[in-house]
Amino acid sequence: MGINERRVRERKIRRKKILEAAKVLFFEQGFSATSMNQIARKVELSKGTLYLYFKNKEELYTSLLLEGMALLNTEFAKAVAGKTIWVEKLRSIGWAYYQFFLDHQPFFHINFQFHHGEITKNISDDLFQKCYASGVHSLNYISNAVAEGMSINEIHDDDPMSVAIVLWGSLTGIILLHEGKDHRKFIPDSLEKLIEKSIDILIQGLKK
Amino acid sequence: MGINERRVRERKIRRKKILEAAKVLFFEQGFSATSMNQIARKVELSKGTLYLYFKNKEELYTSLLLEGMALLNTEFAKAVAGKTIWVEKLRSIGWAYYQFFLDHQPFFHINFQFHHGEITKNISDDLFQKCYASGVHSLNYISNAVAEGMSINEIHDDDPMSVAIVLWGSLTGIILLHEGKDHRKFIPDSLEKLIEKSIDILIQGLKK
Amino acid sequence: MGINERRVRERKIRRKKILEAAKVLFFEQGFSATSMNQIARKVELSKGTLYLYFKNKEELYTSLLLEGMALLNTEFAKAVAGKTIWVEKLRSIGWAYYQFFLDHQPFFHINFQFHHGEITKNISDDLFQKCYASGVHSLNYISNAVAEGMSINEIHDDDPMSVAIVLWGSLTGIILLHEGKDHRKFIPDSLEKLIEKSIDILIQGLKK
Amino acid sequence: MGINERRVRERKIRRKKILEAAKVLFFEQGFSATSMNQIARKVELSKGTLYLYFKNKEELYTSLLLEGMALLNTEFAKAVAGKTIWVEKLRSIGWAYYQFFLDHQPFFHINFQFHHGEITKNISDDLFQKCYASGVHSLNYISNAVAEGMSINEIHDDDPMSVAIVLWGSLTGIILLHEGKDHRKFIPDSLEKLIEKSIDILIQGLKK
DNA sequence: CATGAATGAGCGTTCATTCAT
DNA sequence: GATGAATGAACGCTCATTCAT
Repeated sequence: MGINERRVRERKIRRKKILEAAKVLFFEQGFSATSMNQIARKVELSKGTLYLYFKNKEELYTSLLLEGMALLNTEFAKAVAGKTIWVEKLRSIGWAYYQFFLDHQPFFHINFQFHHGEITKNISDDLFQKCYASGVHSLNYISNAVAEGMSINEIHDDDPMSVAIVLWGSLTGIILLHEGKDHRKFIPDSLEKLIEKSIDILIQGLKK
Repeated sequence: MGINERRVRERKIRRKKILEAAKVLFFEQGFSATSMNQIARKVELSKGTLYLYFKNKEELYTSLLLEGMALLNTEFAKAVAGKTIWVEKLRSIGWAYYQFFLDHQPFFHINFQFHHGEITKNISDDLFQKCYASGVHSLNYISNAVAEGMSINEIHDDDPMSVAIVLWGSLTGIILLHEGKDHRKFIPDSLEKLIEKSIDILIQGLKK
Repeated sequence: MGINERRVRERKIRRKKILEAAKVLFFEQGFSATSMNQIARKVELSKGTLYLYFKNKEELYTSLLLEGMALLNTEFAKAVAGKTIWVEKLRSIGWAYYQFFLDHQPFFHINFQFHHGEITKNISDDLFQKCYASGVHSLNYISNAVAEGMSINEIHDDDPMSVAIVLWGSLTGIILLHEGKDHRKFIPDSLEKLIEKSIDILIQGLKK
Repeated sequence: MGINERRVRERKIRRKKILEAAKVLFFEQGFSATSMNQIARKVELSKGTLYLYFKNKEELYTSLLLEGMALLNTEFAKAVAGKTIWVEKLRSIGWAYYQFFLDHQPFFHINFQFHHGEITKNISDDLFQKCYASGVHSLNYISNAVAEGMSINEIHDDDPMSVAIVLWGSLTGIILLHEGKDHRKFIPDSLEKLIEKSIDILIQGLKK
């Protein structure tokens, strides 16, 4: 029995290490520019071994994405824990998202690239469904807070999920814009200040 | 002679057709996943011919981008023309941006991809400078309107360009999020309604 | 009538100019690395025009070679003119060869490359025959001088042409060796001194 | 385990086979005119496999060269072994060079082409240094013999290396000339006789 | 389970040559 | 006669993937 457990454990560890290495490379170089060879070399495994753990390059990439989303959801859970007022919840989620970007830039970018990138083909339905569910989960944290604001009549009645999309999209867009190759030069504010501004503007804009 | 003029005209037409084909493919598949071969096949020209019109893949891509930015700036110019109140200007710019997305989805995406991609190498300095200038130009339309609002004390005093980034980023993020491969399914609102909401929220949020 | 003559004259001039441009490029970059496009640009003619004057790249290259050989033969003729003693003739030819190398390095190299290079295919029999005849012509200058030495019993009786090959080959080999990418560093003598030495050695060696 | 040893052995064999095929093609067609595809087809391997054994085309070519030089140096070492008189040494080296040409024509030509080609770029410093050192090594065999002749006053005092260049260049030039595409036809002597002649002439010419 | 040699399709790019004008 | 746009085969090289060991 113990022998089997050990095997399972070791598999998990190895899988983790592969993802760890891949994360850095994918982030630094993008999906296409990163080769399975590079990843293999970085984890000090053979190329063939990678295929024992992931069906193909796309699934490896997408698995990474899934991990990132899980992590983000954990952070969102922490962010709303103990908060009772919708404004506080939204503010807290906003900063948690920003902090997640700071702490896990690779995940943040991979996450984004996935939705607009070249990856969708070649991954299994199962994996895709998991990603989808995880995305809904994230948005729920936001829409729940918004729904609270509506229920106590502090926000104009509307579909909470749509408003959640607006909020999430706004923050994401601002971060990505700030990250853009050439824009930073003429933006006087730091990203932190930009985030502060946008959270203020959005919450202010939501209120009746 | 007319002969030379015809040649110039034909060159322009062909160049246009190449860009047209490339636009679709780059949009559908992204930069890396699109090959010069595919583009050539789509315009029914030989691979070699592409290189008579564009120095390399990157310049072809960037030329596309530049066209898109010029187009957008034209729309922004039209949008603010005749408007005297900052709120109207911002609203109008917002809808122009949305309309631009509807009319030129490929451009919209290519534009965005550029700023976060690996394209910058291999293109001439001249081309890069033009792109940069064009980007600044776009943002100026927004920041000018914001500056007006500040000058008449209707917006909290701040750096107008930073606020412009927040606005631009928000709309972009929302559109991209909506476009995301898997999200549309559970968003009840159409993109149009989302845009309306976000413009309302953002303008409301800006006001003192 | 005059109109036709002018045409012929102009053709010759243009042909000359093409060869002139090609000579420099072929020498600097080698046969394969030089493109017809480069040559066309250098003479400020269109690519197509080149093919009106030369059947293909190889024939252009070989025509160049033929010119070089003609030039060399002229120099050899001058070198032996007025000399009556075989030693003087050989010495003079040797220095003329060296001088030809100094003055027409491109020709010298093209000449050599031809015989051991990648060119032979694709050229017309006629052109090939001309090159062959020109080569024999050059060697005759040397073998004639050698034959003289034999006839007055100052050189061991032998086949003069074979001896000519030895002399010609020796000088060519020394020059090429000296020109080699990495040898010059540790050769204390200048090429001129090397040539002097080898002429001395060879003539000394020939004498009974 | 034997498994690893077998792998190493097999790698060596395959490497050898690639070099073998490349040698013939490079000799027949020259560097530029030979494609990796051709080599691959000749060894019945895929193009990609070639790159598992050699970093690029230039390194493959240069590796070939290096092997040839090592081989030649072995022959030179054998040639001078047991010889005590400088004349004998030179004669022996000369014939060893000729024999090397007979046995390894491809090597002989590749060796020579290297020094006047466009290969130097794209190869590692290490490989280049090895080639350089090997070339010097070869010349030393000759210059040492010459130096002996000078030390016992049988050769005019001079720089031995310069004289070595003259000797080496002469023989090389003669062989190459004889090999030239069109010359052999009218040279009555076999290459062997030419070599004999030239060795005689050169040694005779060296003596005081 | 892990390896790494091998594959072969594909990449971006170049270029000698042709041919309609 | 001169042009230059167009071709298409070929180039060196990469890389995701497979499979015998």
